[in-house]
Amino acid sequence: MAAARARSEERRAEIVRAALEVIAERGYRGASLGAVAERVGLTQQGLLHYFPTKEALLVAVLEERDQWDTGGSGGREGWRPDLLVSLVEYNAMRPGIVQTFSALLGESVTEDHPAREFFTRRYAQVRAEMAAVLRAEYGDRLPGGLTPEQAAPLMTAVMDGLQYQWLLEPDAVDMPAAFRDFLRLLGAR
Amino acid sequence: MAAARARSEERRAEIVRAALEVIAERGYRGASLGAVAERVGLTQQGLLHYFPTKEALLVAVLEERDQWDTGGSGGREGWRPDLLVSLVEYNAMRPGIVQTFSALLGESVTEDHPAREFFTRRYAQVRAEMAAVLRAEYGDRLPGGLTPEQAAPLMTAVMDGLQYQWLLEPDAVDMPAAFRDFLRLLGAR
DNA sequence: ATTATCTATAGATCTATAGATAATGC
DNA sequence: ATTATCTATAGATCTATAGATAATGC
Repeated sequence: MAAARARSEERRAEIVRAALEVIAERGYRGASLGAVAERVGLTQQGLLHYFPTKEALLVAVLEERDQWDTGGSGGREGWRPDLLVSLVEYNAMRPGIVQTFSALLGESVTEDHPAREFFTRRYAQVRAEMAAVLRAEYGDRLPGGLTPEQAAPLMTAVMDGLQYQWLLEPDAVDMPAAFRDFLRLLGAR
Repeated sequence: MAAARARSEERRAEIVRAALEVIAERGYRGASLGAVAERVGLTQQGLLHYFPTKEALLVAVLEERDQWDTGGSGGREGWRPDLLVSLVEYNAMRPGIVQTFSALLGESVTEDHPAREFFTRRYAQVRAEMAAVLRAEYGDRLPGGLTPEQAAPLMTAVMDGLQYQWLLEPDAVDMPAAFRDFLRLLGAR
């Protein structure tokens, strides 16, 4: 039974990986269960044995992300600005993942989208974590003159906004360099 | 015949407005011609008399945007930073339009999306215009230390990224205030 | 027994084409 | 004549349910 559970978990993980790919290519609304199933050598109905609805599969994809970018542990609280640079550099090597979540973020602002609540909660949390990182580094006022609470939404916006520009035209935007420029701006007096 | 053409043009404009709304609610892939048609009191086939394919309707929507945010005239070359603040304030009063184009931008990074080329071209142009605005204001080096070419993608990213945060949770992000914070950062020595 | 997969299929949609009919403008 | 709109419909999809069959694990 332990072996069976392990195999089942492995299958689910495979399906989630395939879903990540298909969502990157077509978005969530455009991603069909059939296309995901085909990628792991199952029929669409076979896939529904592991995830009973399309939305359940999306939830698994979003949970995967949560783990992925908190590094499995409890968030970004212990981070420092140069670790954020590393995160951006890491993203710049993984266009697939970046594309998946940029597509989902875009869709999530439409009505009744099943990822909307996830992203809303997530951004509130990310802003809070960013502010904490900046406060730990600089105190209540950054050298550039902003408070951590003013800088946090800007930093988040820069990361997301650069991703769109980079996905559309990778050679036109050096994402890590631009992010470093922004950090220099925050930290320069 | 002049009157007929005018009425036809009015009808097309009505359809484009309806399409803007439906795309805001469901994205382009999720927007059905039937839903757009219903909103203007036509059948889906009646709508196809004005736009022969779904993609033709999208093209009309994108052209509308081009006109909209260049103010009908030749672009942003003559702009100054405080006019950009006005643009952001204007956007903050029009969540519907912002949502339409944020949803389209998100979808456009997926494969074979019919708006992809539009956005790619548009962002290259916007970066160039932003750099020109900043150079006209500050010369070859901004007080914060960046060149106009370094600042332009950041400024663009901030505007887009703030829109997503604001659409998801309007009360959590004061978009114009945050944008002003960013401009202060660029302009502060 | 339980788990993994499949075939069959219902029930919704969606885009686009074909071709008819009504209304408008010279 | 041309323009506007409609009905009918082909042809693709898509999600999800029902129920059969095969494989695995106690």
